[in-house]
Amino acid sequence: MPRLWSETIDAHRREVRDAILDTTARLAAEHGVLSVTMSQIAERTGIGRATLYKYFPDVEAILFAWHERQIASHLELLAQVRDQADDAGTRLEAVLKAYAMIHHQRVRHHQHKHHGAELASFLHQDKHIAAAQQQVHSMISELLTAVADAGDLRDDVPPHELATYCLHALDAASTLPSKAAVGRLVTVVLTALRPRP
Amino acid sequence: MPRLWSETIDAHRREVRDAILDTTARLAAEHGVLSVTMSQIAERTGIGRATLYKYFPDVEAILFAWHERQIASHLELLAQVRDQADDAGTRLEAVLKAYAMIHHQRVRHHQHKHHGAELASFLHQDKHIAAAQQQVHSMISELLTAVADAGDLRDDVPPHELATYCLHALDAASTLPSKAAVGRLVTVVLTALRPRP
DNA sequence: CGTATACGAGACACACTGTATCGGAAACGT
DNA sequence: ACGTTTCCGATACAGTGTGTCTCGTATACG
Repeated sequence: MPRLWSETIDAHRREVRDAILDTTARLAAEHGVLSVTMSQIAERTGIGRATLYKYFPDVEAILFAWHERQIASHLELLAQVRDQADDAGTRLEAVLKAYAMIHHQRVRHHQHKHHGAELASFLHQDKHIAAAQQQVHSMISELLTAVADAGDLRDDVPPHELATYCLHALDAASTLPSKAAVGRLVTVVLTALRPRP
Repeated sequence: MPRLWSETIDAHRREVRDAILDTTARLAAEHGVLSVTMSQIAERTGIGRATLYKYFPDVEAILFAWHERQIASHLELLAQVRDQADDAGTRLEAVLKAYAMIHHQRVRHHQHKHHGAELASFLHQDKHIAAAQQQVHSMISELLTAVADAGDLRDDVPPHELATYCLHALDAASTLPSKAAVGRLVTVVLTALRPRP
């Protein structure tokens, strides 16, 4: 008797898939990414090992899917935050702060789980990972361009480079101990974006 | 007949150890970290598998040792750069630029090798990795404090937080395509460090 | 020159992998 | 409602990596 059974078969597959991703993330956080095995994942998820292979071909694919799901949820949150403000400058600040808080919370919430960015290097194809993360980069890049159109952005560096700068700099939030420190980080990052006097 | 044999036995062990680290880094870059095995490492290094186990207990330990060696060489280079200048501000700028170039070169030189920071999350004990990376953090932190003493640093954020900011922001160099872009990145990062007007 | 150390090779039990097959149970479509 | 399709858990299997051990040999050490 399968643990979770939904009305529709498609919904069931989605639930099982999500459960696999959750289990894998938990195992990776507990014992390290390198020691996670398909057997463990199947057992802890409560499904047969052969069934697991019908969802994913190997551990790497699962980690990749987990990373994609993380990025997607981040994107959704960031879009919400962005659409709550009208002014370009306000939008940028709100989104950057939200991005920083996401990374801050992840590390405080789970024990010392890896960021997506860090996980990226594990997988063989950085390119594919980059594709997911690049959606976030695009969003920030567009926000920066909007600010530039308002004349409130430095013009000696192209917006897409500034976006790369922002994303990496804000990853520092994962190391910081307090929300106050994260707030200061966002302030520092924003400082560098203003037009040269 | 062992491939490399040195006069002293201790030098020999160091050479073998380094060869193991080189091989492992190469394999990880070629086929992804997750697929690296002790058997492969032994074969490609040209030593017996049992011998490999006398140097390292598992793949994770080798990756950790490789990471430590990387950080140590970075620290050495950064210290050289630092000691070539006298003025605190000049020192900071030179070291930050060198740090950025290290990360830039690594990604351009090898195909898409992982940064240390990214590799860190793979291993179970982030704490130990953090210890190695923290030496770099300390160096930057000291440089920032020296600049602060000269009155050329913003005083609304403590130097150790600014150091965290710098290190993460400069990691963006690994994504940038050209040396010119890296130069602009360093400029941007430095912008945020100046005293509030 | 005797001793201690490091080595390669091989053997071993164990775990994980990837694939295949099977009968049963649930959803699907008419 | 009922036949069909789809998914599932269990089991089996060969192939590979793991971690440990022993043994005979070669080298450095004192």
